[in-house]
Amino acid sequence: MGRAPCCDKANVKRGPWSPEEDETLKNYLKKHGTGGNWITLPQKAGLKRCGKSCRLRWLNYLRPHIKHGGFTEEEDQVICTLYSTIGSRQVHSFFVYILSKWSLIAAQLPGRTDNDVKNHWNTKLKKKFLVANTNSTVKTVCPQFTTSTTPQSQVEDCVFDHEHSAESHVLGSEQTHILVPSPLPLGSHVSGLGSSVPLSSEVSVLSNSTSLVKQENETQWFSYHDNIEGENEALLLDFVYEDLLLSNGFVSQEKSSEIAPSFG
DNA sequence: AATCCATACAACCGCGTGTAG
DNA sequence: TCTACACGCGGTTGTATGGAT
Repeated sequence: MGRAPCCDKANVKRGPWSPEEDETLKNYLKKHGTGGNWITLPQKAGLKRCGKSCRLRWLNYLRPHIKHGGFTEEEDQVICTLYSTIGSRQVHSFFVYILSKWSLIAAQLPGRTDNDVKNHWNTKLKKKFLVANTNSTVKTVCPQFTTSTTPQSQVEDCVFDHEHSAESHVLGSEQTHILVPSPLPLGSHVSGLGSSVPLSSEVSVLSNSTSLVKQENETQWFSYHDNIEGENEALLLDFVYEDLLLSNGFVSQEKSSEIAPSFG
């Protein structure tokens, strides 16, 4: 016996949403909210749609402040770097939440949704990223191949196998943190970089609006960023690949102090 | 002009997980 | 403690669009 369907597929509309449906959903949510139940919402709102479909439409398209259109270079860079950093792992924030990798990455990009980021990655960035990484990684992990004569898929498989085995090793040994170089003075602030973050120990700058911070005498990393409301949020990270950050063009604190002399 | 192909974006599906009863 | 249900996620598919042939 298979899983029970979430709605009566025969009686729900599928495919692209019409402007009228969008308006109906928006108006209903403005007046009543979700009522804590997306499954019954379409019936109440007078929509012939699956509840899941309504939820997705709202989250990915109709919500206020959602950005549509092309991603900027900086956004691309943040996505690539965070993807390198967190890979396929889940990231745990303060005490309660468990975020997926796409949610976390989207959280660093105001106005972008996880679905948006995921689609952008799958259609554009993945290839760019693979080519860039393959060219540098293949020489060390797949010396039997040359990028000019070996089919791309074979090279990618080899690199993937290498990365996968490295990940298993890290998880198996329960090593969850990779440390960064010497700390900044206690009480330092990052300023002139989009946000101001009190530092108690070490920092690696991720973007204009995000910083990674490891607290003094702690073993855990936090990601600080400005959320959509402009408030500063912190997420507790599993680990940080500092070398990957550096190899993707982000700077260590020694360098960042050159471009941001207000450190400390 | 017609057809094919690649790309981008929107939407769907199935499954894992949390939670209320 | 158990179970059913709803939510949220990752993977995948569908469709529109534009460029190449």
